[in-house]
Amino acid sequence: MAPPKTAITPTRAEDFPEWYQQVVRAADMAENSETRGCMVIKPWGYALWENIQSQLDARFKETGHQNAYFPLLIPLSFLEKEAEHAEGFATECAVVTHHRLEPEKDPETGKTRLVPTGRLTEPYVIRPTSETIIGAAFSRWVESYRDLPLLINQWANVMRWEMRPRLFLRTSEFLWQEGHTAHETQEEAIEETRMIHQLYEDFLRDHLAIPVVAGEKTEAERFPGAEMTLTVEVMVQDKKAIQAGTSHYLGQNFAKAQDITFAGRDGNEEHVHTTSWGVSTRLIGTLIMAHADDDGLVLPPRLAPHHVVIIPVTPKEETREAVIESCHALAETLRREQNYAGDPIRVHVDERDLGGGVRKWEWVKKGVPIRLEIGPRDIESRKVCLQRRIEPANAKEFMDRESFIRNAPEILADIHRKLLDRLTKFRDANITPCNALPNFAEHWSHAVAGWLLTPWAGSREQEEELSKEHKITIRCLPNDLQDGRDATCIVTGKPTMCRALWGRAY
RNA sequence: CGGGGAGUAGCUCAGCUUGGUAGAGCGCCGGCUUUGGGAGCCGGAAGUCGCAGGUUCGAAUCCUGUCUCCCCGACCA
Repeated sequence: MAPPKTAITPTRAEDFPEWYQQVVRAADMAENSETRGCMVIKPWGYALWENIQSQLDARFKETGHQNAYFPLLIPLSFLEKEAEHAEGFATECAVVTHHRLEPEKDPETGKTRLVPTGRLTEPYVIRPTSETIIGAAFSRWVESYRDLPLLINQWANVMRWEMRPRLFLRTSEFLWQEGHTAHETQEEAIEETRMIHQLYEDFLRDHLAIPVVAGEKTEAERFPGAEMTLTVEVMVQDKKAIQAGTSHYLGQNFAKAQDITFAGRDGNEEHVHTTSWGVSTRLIGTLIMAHADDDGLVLPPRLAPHHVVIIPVTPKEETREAVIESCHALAETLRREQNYAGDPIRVHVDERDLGGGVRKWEWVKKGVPIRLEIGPRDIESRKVCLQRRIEPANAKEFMDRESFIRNAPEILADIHRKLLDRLTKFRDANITPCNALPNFAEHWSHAVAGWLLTPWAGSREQEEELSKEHKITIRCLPNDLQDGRDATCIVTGKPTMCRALWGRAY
């Protein structure tokens, strides 16, 4: 049977959502579990998360944050404290109501079942986010302006009982980091929110090779309880938007609800200003939808668990040992002598006793940036057969072994640049200014539609009406796409300098 | 919560209308041949057909109940 033309069926063009699922499966990153809406993250997917985690964590530490850990279970009453927040999360909370199980024999079947007993006097909510329980700790920890700012981050799992789960993009349980900070003044808190916003933008660009549109959410799209929500929005290959990271200025809303006060410089009691911000395992879904192709995952080099996979080609038994030995020697040299983005080159030698094609395609589907095939002929000529994931799967380049060792970091850097460049061009080509309502409506009648940038002075109600009608949202009021000139708002007809970016979203 | 669909081998599914020994492909295990290309041939293991009840000599198949999952809406990092 002839092998399929692409490693993934269907292709992106044929059925994008199904393609996505197949990429996850082909790369062996995760699978659905027996627990509704929850996924099992497999080693290849988790290794990616670990790289995201350690690289982001380093940036948080550099900017003065410390990690801590708070309980998974939140007393129900805590969630009730901030009204908007309570309302925002009420419909998606899993609740713990009992604390023991009693074996009980079913009189009909004779089987023993475990029945929850021991009802809790106050139920617990499995955290959908931790503002409230961290706020409670902050109220104990903060006494004086000298205790501020308080800069805390936690790496944790959270649970939101989603109606429509999708691996990595939307699961009932997901992994994330949530930063929570408290500040003496509004200015400081807003500065923190903006700094993290910028940090997320930089991180996506420099580590995931993903360009974003950074901006502010409208009131309708804001985090429940926030005064201001900043977001980084990613356009993925079907031109939909993914909200990849948000940072919120919470004002004094939570401080007042939770009594987080301090003695100010003038001796008066004041409420702190808080922020919160997070990115999640959704980044992995974003990365797939942004970079993967019809042959599977394509990893940005900084996050790839292996930068280079060496596939020893051993057609003859008598040269087998020498080939494998030579591959390991090359791997050692690369690890010892070269760095990429501050880390030693991560090299893996795949010496499994499988056909060359089988191994090659496995690493293609897993998205490894560089594959090297090395056989007896290459050893003799001191060359490597170099294949880059961003090139077609059958593209080969023979390079001197020494010059590969010397150039490996630059090849990885080049791959990163090309990924970023490709996606930047795609994004820019699919953001269109739109100044009139009829054009606006026509645009959204297409199944696949890029984003529209419109002059905007509408109300929350007008925004929600348009959103509902076209199944779109204002992704953000972009920071950098404001031209500073007056134009006519598409719904109100009023002159406005504000530009809103609309799109369909995941 | 509304509207559709499906539960049979590890995975994807056929079989059910018309009741009569449990099937295929992929994967897995073993052997041989291959190994610069996702290989071939031969052999093998694997399922109380979601669960409970009913009809029947006999139920994956018919009937009743029940649970779960998937898809389309509403919610959403």
